[in-house]
Amino acid sequence: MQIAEVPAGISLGETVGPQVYRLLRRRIIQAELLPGERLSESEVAKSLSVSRQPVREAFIKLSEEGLVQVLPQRGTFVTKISVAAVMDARFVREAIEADVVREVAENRASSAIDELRRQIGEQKSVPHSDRAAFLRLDELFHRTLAAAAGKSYAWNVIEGVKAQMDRVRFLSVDDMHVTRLIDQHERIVEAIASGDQSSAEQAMRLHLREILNSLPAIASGRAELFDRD
Amino acid sequence: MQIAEVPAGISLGETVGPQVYRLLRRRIIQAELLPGERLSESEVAKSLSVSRQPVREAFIKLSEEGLVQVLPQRGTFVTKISVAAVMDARFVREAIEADVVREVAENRASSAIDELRRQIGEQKSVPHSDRAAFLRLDELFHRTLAAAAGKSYAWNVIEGVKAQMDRVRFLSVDDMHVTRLIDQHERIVEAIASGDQSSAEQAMRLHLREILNSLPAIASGRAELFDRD
DNA sequence: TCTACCCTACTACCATACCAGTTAAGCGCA
DNA sequence: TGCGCTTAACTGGTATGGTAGTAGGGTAGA
Repeated sequence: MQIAEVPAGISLGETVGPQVYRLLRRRIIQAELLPGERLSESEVAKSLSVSRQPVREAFIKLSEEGLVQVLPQRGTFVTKISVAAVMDARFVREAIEADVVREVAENRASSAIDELRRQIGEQKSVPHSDRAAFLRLDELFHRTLAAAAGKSYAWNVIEGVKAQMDRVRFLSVDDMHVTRLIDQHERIVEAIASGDQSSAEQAMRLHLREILNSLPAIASGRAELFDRD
Repeated sequence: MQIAEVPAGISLGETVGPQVYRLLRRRIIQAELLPGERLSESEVAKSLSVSRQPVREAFIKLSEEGLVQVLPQRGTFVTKISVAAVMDARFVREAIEADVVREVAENRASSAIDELRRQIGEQKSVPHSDRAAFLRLDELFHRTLAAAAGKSYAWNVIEGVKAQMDRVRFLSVDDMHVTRLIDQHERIVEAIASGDQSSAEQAMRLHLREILNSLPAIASGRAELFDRD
């Protein structure tokens, strides 16, 4: 009998804190835990059959990412999505990925370019209705770019920043959008393949500004999820 | 009688974990805690008259910044300075600050420019032998730039990244260097004042590459502090 | 002398207990 | 009925207990 699992998927063999963190992070980004909702150390602990301690560590990490707000002696709450926070995160991400893609365009490693093209093919083959699958592939694409630039660490930094953007993206990605995003991926890779650093940079900046097009509509259409700011 | 303080400076009124974190962070950056040195939850807790719990939280945060390495059931150790980690952090910082300074040069807010010039004056007036004072002013200068761009969040991200660089800077800043750095600050501000985004960006990139000049000498001269990589 | 094993001391991780502070509901009084 | 106080339940922060696992020193045997 297998007892290395408890209900919601906390496994032994890895420390508990990071597992709780990832679980809650995903649930917040996918809007299963709604903005404004109250989280309790003890309730989360009980529901996952772990103690409060690792849950607390997860809360701290989530609060550093701005996904929850911890009010001592009062409670912990899922933050509302803040347009300002999304814009701030986007700015940082654009700055980093602009330099990353310049680096890749300078190196022009053919193996990396092949891999990126292969991934674009995969992106096209995924049914556009499967949002989660596309978002995974999109994330992989960007991480692969960073790795190709020899800047995996830069991707780690982006991961700590992008959660705010991901919340919006989860709400906004639709069919038409996916086609457009894949097209932008292609332009980026072609600029890289031709060694044109400036074009690659501009293509990336344009790509990462795509969220700005959908943000206003989402923020007003789903106002209950957003902080008024 | 004042009892809001215990020996090394943990005060009530603020939660303990972050205080322990900042204390240890500073001591690692200033090489009071040496690379390779062993830290123990219980010993640190005892020496600060706090419990192990908040110390553990500090260790987790420090490990996320790469300042310590936590080996479960074995121990926690101050990381050696890694040239690769310094380069990675520098890359990310340059990318972010390049875009920040472009933004400032675009806005050209006169109040911000005045403040930056005032700070440069202050930097010149500090005795060059006082490394810590200059490093504080340097940090303030860069933080002010981010604020002037309306991107205070971007500075938060940089703070989480720059610890690795700060360890090297603490070892490398000397008199000649300080004059040079202040001169670079002036060039940045003048480019901003004239609204020349490209010049401002290039001046900033040059400024942030300064560490590359001192890094090789430090890494070989103080090899015992560095990871062999 | 060297090797293999055991045993002790120590580690971080997890769980639990206690605390001060906040909140809100309910009761008593006007 | 409506207001104000009391109080009990709950919060996160801190302290402490207990556990599995590691490392290193010392001892017994070859």
